Amino acid sequence: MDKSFFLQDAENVARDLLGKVLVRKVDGIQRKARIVETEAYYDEKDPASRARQNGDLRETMLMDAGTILVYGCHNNWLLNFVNNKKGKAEAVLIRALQPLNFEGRCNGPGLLTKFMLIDKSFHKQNLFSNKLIWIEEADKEFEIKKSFRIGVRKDLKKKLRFYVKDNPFVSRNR
DNA sequence: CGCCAGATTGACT
DNA sequence: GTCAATCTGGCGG
Repeated sequence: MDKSFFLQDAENVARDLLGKVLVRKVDGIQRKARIVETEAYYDEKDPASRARQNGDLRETMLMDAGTILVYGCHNNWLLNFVNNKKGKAEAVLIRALQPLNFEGRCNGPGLLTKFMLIDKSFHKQNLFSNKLIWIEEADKEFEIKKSFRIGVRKDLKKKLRFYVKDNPFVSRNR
């Protein structure tokens, strides 16, 4: 993974992140999981985005592409990656993972951080040259579906949720 | 400092 | 399907 990947629009990053493998090293052992569901979040124009507020989250969304953003919501840590060029507050939320070499339900944004042991300590860290968490390329032999985002009170008119078609590890839709 | 919304989850009628 | 537990971050609702 190089930084240029994250220097594009959130929608493209969210879509292209599908199928890639998230690796988290815990006690010297790598936990690998395939990204199967993501959502794109934009700047102040996006009613559901934390970039609307003038706080640490907006500041973080303005940091370098590839910066890890972790924020707490209802007692859960949610994992995001900052993307696009400086001056644009955008991020992609990781909503579901398919565990490849371990057991654990990762079919939800709060669940995957629990089983991948990701917490606020990763906030503002960089995804590159990181010894504890990184992303690896993988085959992309699947069909991509999109829908409106899940759980947001006010969504945009555009479909910004992307997921792997017919994958059982995608989060449950309510 | 207190209040409240929220990109959630799990339990329950 | 409904509902409440639980906590972080932003704001003075």
